[in-house]
Amino acid sequence: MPELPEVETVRQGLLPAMENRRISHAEVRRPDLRWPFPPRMAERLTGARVTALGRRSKYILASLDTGQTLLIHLGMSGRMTISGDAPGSFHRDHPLRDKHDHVVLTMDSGARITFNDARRFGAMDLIATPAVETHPLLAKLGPEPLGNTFHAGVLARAFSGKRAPVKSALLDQRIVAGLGNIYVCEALWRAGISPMRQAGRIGQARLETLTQTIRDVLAEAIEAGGSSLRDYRQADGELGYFQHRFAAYDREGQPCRTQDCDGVIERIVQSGRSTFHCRRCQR
DNA sequence: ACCAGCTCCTGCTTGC
DNA sequence: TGCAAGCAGGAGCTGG
Repeated sequence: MPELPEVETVRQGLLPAMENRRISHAEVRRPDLRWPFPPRMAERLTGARVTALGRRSKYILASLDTGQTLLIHLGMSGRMTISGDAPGSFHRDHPLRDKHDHVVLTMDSGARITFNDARRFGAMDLIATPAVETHPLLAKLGPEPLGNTFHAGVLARAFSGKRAPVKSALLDQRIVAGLGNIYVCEALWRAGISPMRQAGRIGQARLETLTQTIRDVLAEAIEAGGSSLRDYRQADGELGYFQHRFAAYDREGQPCRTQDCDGVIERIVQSGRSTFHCRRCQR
């Protein structure tokens, strides 16, 4: 499911169709996803103009001229795609509805934005804009990994004394926001750090390296339009391409790509999640 | 406080 | 074109 690069790619794809556009019609086709939708969501969205389309961690935030902000989370299988009579449309010739099309926003341009989520782990909420930062889903998030407030000192402080494996620590959204299973595996491989290593036992120099590999892998993935494994699509329906550049994730049994390393990528399970790593060059 | 495991849901892949 | 088990990118909750 969508991690930070996928959500950012979707946001960028939605931007021309949504920003400074008015929602002329909102259709909400079921009462809930992971949680119930906020009361009267369709009515509250209808007529609102989207003044900005932002992102925090894996959440898309649409600021509305009604003083509210629409929070969108794609969960594991959520898609936001554009269709209808608009540039960048997805399936312009196949406007048929899917049974997992849960919310459809029709913009004043004629573009339709469809939220499709087979597994329904996604979520939407409407928040008074001044209260966005204190929303329960956002309040405890750590720094944005591509922002200025993320640096090795942040990791050093957060990891200090931590006995949990660094893999688990990086998945903790309170430490750094937006990483998921794929990009944690990739960043640790690039940094040459074992996913099993206790977070509190990584030296300063290696934390500097890790900070940089996290930034690099996320930026490259955004550049490639994200990673499409199963459900993920960009807003225009295109696949992402970063999966072709995975060095660790989903490469069990394949040769490690580190220069001069003759190791093999192994799959282990940590906290119930697959981890892919090379035990020879990740220490 | 910390951490591992379970859970929500559907659908795809794998093994019989 | 059968069936059941296992697995999947998130993240809140429970209980040790």
